[in-house]
Amino acid sequence: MFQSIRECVLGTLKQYSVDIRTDLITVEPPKDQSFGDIYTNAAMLFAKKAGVSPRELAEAICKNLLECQFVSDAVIAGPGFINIRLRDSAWQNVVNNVLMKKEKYSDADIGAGALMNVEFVSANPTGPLHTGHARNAVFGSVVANLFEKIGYKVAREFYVNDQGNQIKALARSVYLRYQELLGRKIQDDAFGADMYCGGYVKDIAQKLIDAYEAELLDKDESEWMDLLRKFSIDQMLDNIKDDLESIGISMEQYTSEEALCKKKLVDEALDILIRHGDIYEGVLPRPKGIGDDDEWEERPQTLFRATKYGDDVDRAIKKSDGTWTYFAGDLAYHLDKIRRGYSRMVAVLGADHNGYLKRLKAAVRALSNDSADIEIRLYQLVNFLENSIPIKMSKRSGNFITLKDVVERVGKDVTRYMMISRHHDVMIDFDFAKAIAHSMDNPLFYIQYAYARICSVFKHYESIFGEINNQALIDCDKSCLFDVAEISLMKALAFWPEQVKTTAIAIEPHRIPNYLQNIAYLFHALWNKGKANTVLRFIDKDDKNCTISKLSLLQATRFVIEDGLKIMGIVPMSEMI
RNA sequence: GUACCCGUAGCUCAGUUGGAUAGAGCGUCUCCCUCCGAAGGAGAAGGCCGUUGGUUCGAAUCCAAUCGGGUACACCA
Repeated sequence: MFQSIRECVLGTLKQYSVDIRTDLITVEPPKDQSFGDIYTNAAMLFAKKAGVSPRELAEAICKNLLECQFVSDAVIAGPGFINIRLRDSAWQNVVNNVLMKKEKYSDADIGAGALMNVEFVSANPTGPLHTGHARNAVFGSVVANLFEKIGYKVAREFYVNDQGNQIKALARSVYLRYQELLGRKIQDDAFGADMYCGGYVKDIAQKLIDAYEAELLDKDESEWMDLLRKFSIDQMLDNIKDDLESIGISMEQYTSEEALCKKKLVDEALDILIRHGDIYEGVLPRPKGIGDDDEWEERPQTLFRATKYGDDVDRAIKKSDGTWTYFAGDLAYHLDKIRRGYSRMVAVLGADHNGYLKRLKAAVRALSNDSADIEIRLYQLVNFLENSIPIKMSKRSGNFITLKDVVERVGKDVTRYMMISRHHDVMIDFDFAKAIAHSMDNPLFYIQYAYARICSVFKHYESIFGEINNQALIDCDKSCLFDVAEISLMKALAFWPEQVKTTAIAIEPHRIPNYLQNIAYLFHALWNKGKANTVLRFIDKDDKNCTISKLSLLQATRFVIEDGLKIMGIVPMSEMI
C-alpha cells in the first residue's frame, strides 16, 4: 500500500528530472488522523531542486495520485504536505493481503540473502549467566530474528574466552573443591579474591570426581591445569547452553579464542596491519585521568594505529613483556569473522564496554580494508526490584541473580518481553511483582489477552456455525468493515511490514513490543465498542456473512500478533491461565 | 580531564531517524457489566521535551555551548 503510493509520487518527480534521494521521502500515516490516511513530504523536499514552488509541485503530484484506484482524495495542506485519503476498499484489501501471505506478510528482501553475523552473550565461561547476560541474550536473539525477517542469512554467534587468567582461576577453584570433596582439608584463605566460590564450582568438582575419581590428587598444577581448564570450560559451556535454551536461544556458532590462537590468526592479523602501516613500536601517552601524583610508568609496546580509523588513542596489542593483549585476540577473532564471509556484523555488549567500541570498529575496518563493518550495540543495566525495592547484588560474593532464577520465577516469555521492551540505551527496572501481574503493569499480558480474546471469538463462532477456513475469510465480502475503530486497526496492520523493516535497520527491537501494544490497544477498543454498538460485535447469529467478514479482520490481527511475538521469541497464548 | 549514553506528564517510558495541535501505562478524578472474557473500555486533569543559541519552509529529533545523572578510561578479561 505505502509502496504503491510511494511509486506514484516518484513517478511524478521523475518528470522534473531532479536527482532524488528517495530515502528522504516519507510516505506514512500522519500522527493526527484527521489529516488523512497517508501523507507525504515529497513536494517540500524537492521544490527547490525542481525549481518550482512547493505548491506547484504538490499539485502535480496530487493529480497523479488521484488516478490511483485506491486514492479517494489528495489535498495540499500547510507548507506543502500532501494528505492522501484512501477508499475503505484499500484498507479492506490489507486484510486479504495479510491472510494470503500469513507469516510471510512482513518478510522483506533487503538483505538479499547476504550473510549477517550477530554476536551476542559471549559471557566468560567462568560462571552461570546472570541478569545482565539475559538482556544481552534476548536483545541479540531478537536482532537476529529481525535480520532474518528482512532477508539476511543470519548466524548467531558466541565468542568463548577460553584463555587467560580467569580461566586458570576457575580451574584452580575447581581443583580446591575437588580436594575438599575428597576429604582433604583446605586452608581458610585458599579462596582468594580472584577465585570463584559459587556453588557451581562444587558441581564441576563433583563431575570431575565422577570422571577421574582420585586420580588427580597430590599432583602438581602443571600436571592437571590443562585438563582442568578444558574440563571446567566444557562443563560451564554446557551450563550456559542450558541457560540459553531456557529462554529459547540456540547459537549457530561457538568460536573458541584458544582455537583461533592455535591457528596463528593473531599473527596473520598482525601481518595485515603491518602491511597497511598500522603497527608501530611506541609509548602510549599518560591518560588524562591519571594525575601527576598517581603512579604511572612509561612502557614501550607494539601499538595498533587505531586513531587512523577513528579511535581516540592507539591501542596496545602486545604487553611490554611481549605477550598478546586481549585486544590482539579480538583482532584475530574479527579477522576470522571477515574470512568466513561476513561483511556485515552486529555485536551486543554491556554498557560498561563503551570504551571498547571505537577500537573494535577500527579493527574491523583496518582488517577488511574498509570492506566490512560492525555495528555495536551497548545495552544498559537491569535493576531488579521486589515490589519497588531494589535487590542488592554483588558478583564477588556469589550473591547475584542468575538468568535461571529469573526464568524460573516469571517464565521465559515474560523475561524476554521485559528485556526487550525498552530502548537498549535505557536502564530497565525489572519488578518481579509487576512482571507477573495480570494488568496493564504487564504489557505482555495485555497483548496475550488480545490474542486470547480473538481465539475465544473463533471458538464461539465455531460453536454456532462450525469450522471456518482461511480461504472463506479471504473470499468474503469486506464491506461490513467500515467503522473508524475497524479502519484504525486495519491501518495499523498495514504498517506492520514497514515497522519490521525500519526496526531491523535501526537495530532497535523495542519497537516491536511497542507496535504490538498498539495493535492490542486498537483491538481491545474495538471489542469494547461492540458492547455499546451491537453492529460492531464480531458475531451476529443472524448474519453469517457479516460475521465472517469481521472474523477476517480478527484473523489478520491474530497473524500479525503471532508474527510479532515470534520475532520476540514469545509463544502466543490462545487461552489465559 | 577525555570518550560514550541518558535528561519528554507526579512516576515508568514511547515518539516510525527532520513533519502539522508531543503520546501511552501507572497514580488521581468521572463514567460504562441483563451485553462475544470488566484480567477490560470511554473521558478529565497533568508539558517551556534540562537550559541557551544555531541550521531551515519546519527541531523533542540535527549542530555548538552549558547544567544535571550514568558508564568507561594503561598490559585486566
